[in-house]
Amino acid sequence: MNRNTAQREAIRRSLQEAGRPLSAVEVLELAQRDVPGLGVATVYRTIKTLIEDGTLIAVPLPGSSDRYEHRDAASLHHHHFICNDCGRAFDVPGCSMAFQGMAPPGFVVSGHDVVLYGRCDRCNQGSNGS
Amino acid sequence: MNRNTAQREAIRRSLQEAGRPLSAVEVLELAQRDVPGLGVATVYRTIKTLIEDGTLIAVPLPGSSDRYEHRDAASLHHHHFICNDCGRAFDVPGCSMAFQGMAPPGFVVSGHDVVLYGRCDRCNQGSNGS
DNA sequence: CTAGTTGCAAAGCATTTGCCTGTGG
DNA sequence: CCACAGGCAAATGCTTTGCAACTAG
Repeated sequence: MNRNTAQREAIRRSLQEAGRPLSAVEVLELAQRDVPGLGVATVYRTIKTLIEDGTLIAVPLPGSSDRYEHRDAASLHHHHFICNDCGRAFDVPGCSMAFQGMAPPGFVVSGHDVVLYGRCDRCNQGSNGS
Repeated sequence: MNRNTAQREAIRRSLQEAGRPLSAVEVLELAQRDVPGLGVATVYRTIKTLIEDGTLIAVPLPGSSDRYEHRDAASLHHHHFICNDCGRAFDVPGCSMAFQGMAPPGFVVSGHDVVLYGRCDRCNQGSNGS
């Protein structure tokens, strides 16, 4: 189990070099630069393996498919930013919010997720209004 | 367009009386108490119609399917709570957080979502630990 | 009457799995 | 060598759509 194949190499590299959470399709497209014949199934299977490894974690987002990022990049408490223009996800480090008091009586809060929406740096560069 | 049928009546009532965002399946099950033969397709179609009406809004949540709630219930800025036990979603009114500064330079934040996780009042009643 | 509605079944879409060929070690 | 890995295609699960029968107004 866990051989070193060109496919896995390419998938690991893509996620590593991206520096942000990637969707399965994003991983596929990036990794296909190294291994053109790469299939989706392999991407999904490899991602699943890497999650079981503890190498990756899944990042579920509202209204779009899961993203994946390296566990160590995710080790500090952080949240995510989604660009309304290009749809890419980014990490947002830190979060010093007190959510415990927000829930109604009788409800116990044990965790939270924050998702910011807006425009990423790249999409802001191109056009400044519209 | 927009007739008054028993099915729509039942679907509207279910969402209204629930007082919390419902998934399509939850709507189906509740509405089937009034209209046993009700099919899923009708639920999805009616929900879509009600969203276009402006009666309902869709509530996308990370890692689970969309919930739906009345627009007026959603008119005030609010967020959602998901019970880890029963999976039901609830509204959490209010939110006075400053997220604008959290994003990296070059990123413009125009909105945000907060999802709280934990245990709802009903699930807390039954068992207090475990 | 007749256009909007419905239930059923088939179609989509993203993700998963089966199966058989290919290959790392 | 040979069990793991990969590609293809079929299967899944949830949502949408096509279609013929049904019904509100």
